[in-house]
Amino acid sequence: MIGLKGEKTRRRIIETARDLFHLKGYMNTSMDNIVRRSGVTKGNLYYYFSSKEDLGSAVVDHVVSDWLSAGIRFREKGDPIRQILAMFQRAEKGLTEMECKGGCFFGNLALEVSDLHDGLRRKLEDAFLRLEFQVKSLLESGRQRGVLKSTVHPRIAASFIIATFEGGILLSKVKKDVQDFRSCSTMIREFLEGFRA
Amino acid sequence: MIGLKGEKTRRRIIETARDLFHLKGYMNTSMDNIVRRSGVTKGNLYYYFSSKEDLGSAVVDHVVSDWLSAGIRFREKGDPIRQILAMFQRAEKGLTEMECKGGCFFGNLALEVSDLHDGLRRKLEDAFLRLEFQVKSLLESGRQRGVLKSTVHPRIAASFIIATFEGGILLSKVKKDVQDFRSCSTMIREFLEGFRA
DNA sequence: ATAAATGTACTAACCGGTCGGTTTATACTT
DNA sequence: AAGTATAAACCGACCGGTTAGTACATTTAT
Repeated sequence: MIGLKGEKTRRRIIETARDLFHLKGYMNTSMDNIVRRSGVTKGNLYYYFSSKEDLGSAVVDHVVSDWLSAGIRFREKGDPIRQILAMFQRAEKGLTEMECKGGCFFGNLALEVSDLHDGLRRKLEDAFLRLEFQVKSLLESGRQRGVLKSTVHPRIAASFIIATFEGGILLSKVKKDVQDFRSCSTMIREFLEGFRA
Repeated sequence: MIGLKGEKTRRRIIETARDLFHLKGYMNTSMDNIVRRSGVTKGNLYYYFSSKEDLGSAVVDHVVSDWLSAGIRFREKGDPIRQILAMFQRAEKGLTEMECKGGCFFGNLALEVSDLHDGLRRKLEDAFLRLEFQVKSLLESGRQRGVLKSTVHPRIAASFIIATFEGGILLSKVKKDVQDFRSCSTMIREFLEGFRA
């Protein structure tokens, strides 16, 4: 039972920072914001994280691991097209519930910090690579099982699907209207159905 | 010849701010950054712009007008698919030249400030609406002239194309690799060619 | 002369981060 | 079990520097 209390504090800091980074952005969130909102004192925060960037890095790790464990879980045996569309539907639901505020944690951070902090950029790149790999695997599996035509190019299609996903969220966030994301969902469905064997 | 000198100063401020906002982000660019880089003094800057948000608003207007006058100009008579792909090729060239730094001015700002400053958000929404309208018109015209099948849905397809465009830039920016944007370009071509009559 | 344009010095609040010190929990000794 | 050593966890005042924005004098053009 070593460090049980400390682990709780650490989590509290990370989750508070995650929410603020997501909703207000990285640059627009100060360490004092995180201190006030979390109730953890500043000295304590810096006991766990050596800098804002270090905290940012831990937050990205946390969101990735949350996402891998509880979030998008593709089953290679299922219908790949249905599963990809389910990913879009989940996002559309979240977007609607949040009234198009916040958007995608990874997408937001990617555009904000990619040119500013290379360490964070690499973490985010890794997160996108994981997602792309999962979508690619899904398409490859579908092709091997004969569910999808052999003309589908898994790697390229996976990039394309995720780009459309992120771009759709971007448009919906700036317009405060899910319609654009829905259009992306519709077009991706049409696109993918064209590959069904 | 009223305000000739002043107009030059105003332009200098706007263009400096535009470059800094684009490359470093809105929040990460201070008024002092703009003052130092432009050579204009602070009092003079605030003579032309009442606040940072006011300046941001003027910068967005400036980039939109630049873009409308010299940038993407679609001709309704030409091949719609070729013209859309040309837009992607221009962006790919820019992305390559900039080594995937910066990305899309509008996309960056959209994600950064949409939930923070509603005035700016509306300006950015307007910019995207203009672009969507142009792409939609292009597709409509192609359909009416019989170049595109009647199954194409101009409004939905336009949203989709721009979302993929923005998402592709996002992925390339975070990965520092144009490959993802190229994949989007390839897939959009494949998608659009499917609509050729 | 007079109004537009520019320069300089300043503010109060906030920024990321540090500091010396206190409290609390565990480990070891007797 | 009681006392003690040690380290993990926590506190909040404080630091130099930066933030957006202001006050007001001065210069320049008409």
